[in-house]
Amino acid sequence: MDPILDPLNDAQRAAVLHGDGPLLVLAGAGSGKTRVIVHRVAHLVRVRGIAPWHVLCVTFTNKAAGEMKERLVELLGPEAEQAWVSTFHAFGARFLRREAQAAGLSPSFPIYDDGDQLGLVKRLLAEAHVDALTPREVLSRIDRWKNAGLSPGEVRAGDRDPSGQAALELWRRYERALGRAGAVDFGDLLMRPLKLLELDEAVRARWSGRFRHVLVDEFQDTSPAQYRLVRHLAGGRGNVCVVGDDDQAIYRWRGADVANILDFDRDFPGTTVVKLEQNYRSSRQILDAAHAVIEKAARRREKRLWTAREGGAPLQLLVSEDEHQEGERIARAVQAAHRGGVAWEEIAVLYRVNAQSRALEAALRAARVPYVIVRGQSFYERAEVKDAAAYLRLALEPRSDLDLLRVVNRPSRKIGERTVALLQERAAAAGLSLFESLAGLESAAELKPQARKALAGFRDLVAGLHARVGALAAGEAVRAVLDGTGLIDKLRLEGTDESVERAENLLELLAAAREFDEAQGRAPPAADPEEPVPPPISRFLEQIALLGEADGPTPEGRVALMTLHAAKGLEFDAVILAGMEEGTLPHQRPWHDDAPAERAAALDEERRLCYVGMTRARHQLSLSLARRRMSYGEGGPTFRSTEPSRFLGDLPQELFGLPPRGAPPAPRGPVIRRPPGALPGDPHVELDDAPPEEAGPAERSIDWSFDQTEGGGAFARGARVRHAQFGEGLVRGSDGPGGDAKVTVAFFSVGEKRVLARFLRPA
DNA sequence: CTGTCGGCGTTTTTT
DNA sequence: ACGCCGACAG
Repeated sequence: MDPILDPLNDAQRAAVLHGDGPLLVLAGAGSGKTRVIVHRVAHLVRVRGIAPWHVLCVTFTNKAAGEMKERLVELLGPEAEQAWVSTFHAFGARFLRREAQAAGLSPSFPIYDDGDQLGLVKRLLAEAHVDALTPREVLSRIDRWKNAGLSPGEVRAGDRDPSGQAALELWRRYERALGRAGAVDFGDLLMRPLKLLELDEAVRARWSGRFRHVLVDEFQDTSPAQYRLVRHLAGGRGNVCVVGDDDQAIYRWRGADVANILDFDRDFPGTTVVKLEQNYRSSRQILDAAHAVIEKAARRREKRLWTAREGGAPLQLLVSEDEHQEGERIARAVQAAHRGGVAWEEIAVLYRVNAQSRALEAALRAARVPYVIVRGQSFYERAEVKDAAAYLRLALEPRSDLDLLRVVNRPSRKIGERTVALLQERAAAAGLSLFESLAGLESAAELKPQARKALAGFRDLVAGLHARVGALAAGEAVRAVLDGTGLIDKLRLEGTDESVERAENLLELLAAAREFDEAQGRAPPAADPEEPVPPPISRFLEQIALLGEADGPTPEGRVALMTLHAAKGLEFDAVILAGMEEGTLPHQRPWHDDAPAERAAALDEERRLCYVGMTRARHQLSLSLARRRMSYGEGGPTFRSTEPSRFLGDLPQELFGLPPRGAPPAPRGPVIRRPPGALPGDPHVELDDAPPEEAGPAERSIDWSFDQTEGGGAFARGARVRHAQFGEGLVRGSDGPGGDAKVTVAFFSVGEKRVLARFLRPA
């Protein structure tokens, strides 16, 4: 019995056994791609005698990295801990800490996350008196440039339109500000290692031979900068194994380039390609549906997933009037699944934009369905937590102006706007960091003694922390900050519900830091003695900064709500896709106003997003849409009627468990008009509303089977109807010609019932 | 200098 | 509807 090779199918085994040289594994959803990477590493180590620390695996999320390492340890034992397994960004951070000197950084440099970057850009925009650009616009340009692997000098002429030029100017300022603070942003975690490898002979010599094998997961989502990094790290050996699925490329907007996977064999001649097409996750129905959507993508590598399983539950379509009703229906569908034996945590509700979560949340709460919103940073984005983190970063790196500005007056110590402005002025004039300028200001004649004293107090605080914090365990460092700054005491004094919660959050941060210390204590010593070990608190902060979407474990006993992007890589027994409407999925913004080629590419990405969502489901997939959707809240500025998503139109109706085409048509009479929201050729649509007195709250919907023939506007006598509870029946009569009319239906199971259905009035 | 109120913009996705 | 920012009063 061979634990490495036996559990694999032929294609997986081929990928694992592949010798040296480039390998591209095209791995469809649920085809076991993580398994291939893990087993390949195990094989390299166990059979081919490669030392684990000569193997580098990169993934996109910390969760994926963690899972990979865990499975590797299961297969290989503790020595697997010595393999390099991390996200691109975490790898970049580790690289830079090790090459801190060459990079001109302190080994405990702070990492500025998205919010920090935005704050910095905002400040720079104000200082430069630029108001033509929003901070977001500037940041997304900078981000795009960095993802493309460019330096300010390399920005192409095409980007030098007036606002591009302004953004470029700001980028230069931004880089100077980062440099002064000794800080690094997200993009730098990739860019700076890349530049070092490209430009610094000594660094290249140290790294290009380091990894015998490089394996990349989710390769379809790599940016050009990441791709270049991989090529450098692989050195000349070309032992690169990339695993990905062009159908699941959903990060184009972040600079990911599907071309990386589509053209991989061009950059690495002699690439072996292995396709993994057997799916172990989803039912046949779900795969067929997903395939129907993805096969219409304009640009993709042809492949088709198959499964050895037969059948499965039909797809479910939920049609609602608006987002509130959609929430209610989804809540009901979730409860039904749960009653049917699916654990709460095996159910997920997925949506395109975060804003959709509100209505869903409200409905789930009302229905007493336990849920969690899986969104990354929420905890570490809390203001009080960020304050504490800013103190910690400042303690490690007092030059970090951004952090200093954040906390000078937090908790309030009477250092106000004017004092801070003066400090900034002085610092700018002297070319020093704010912290360095603090001392000079303490004797400034412009300030009242009170303000001087406050500044001196603050400086002592930071200097004291600075002296201690590097030598402390993470937990002790957090404790020192909480005690020294009075952050927690101030909150406790307030005594409001909110301040109590905030204080608790700070204690939770402390607990997290202690847990981090414990985990570090358990980890085996670094394989590599030359690796400098930065202070624990610095690594804890790094972990916080890089912790991302969906990284936390999904808590037991709760339904997971998340964006489609966050759902990548996860799987659930039952999945509900909310907002299957034009404008929402596909989302309108990306493809509405651009050049045709751009639109097609953006629309393809929306299609892939839909595909990713559908393929998360193992057994039950429900698709939900609302016929109108309010944006900007109740009575808010806009209110949109929606069309069903074009992706629904790509689905064969049989997948909804309906009689296939050619089933006996409605006996006679005028034909029932298609309900709004129904698609041409799609007979199976749930509609509201039966009044509660006629059917209990759980049965407030009927499923119509209606004839495909167009025309007519009245409810048809004799038309076939299906009700969620009562099953099939025939329409006996109706009160009106379409619109909101009550219909009497003779059900085959329970006899006549009156139910209300709402149809579109004939045009 | 601090706290509150009212007006405004927001909504694509995130390491 | 909500969060953020600027204006104003204490």
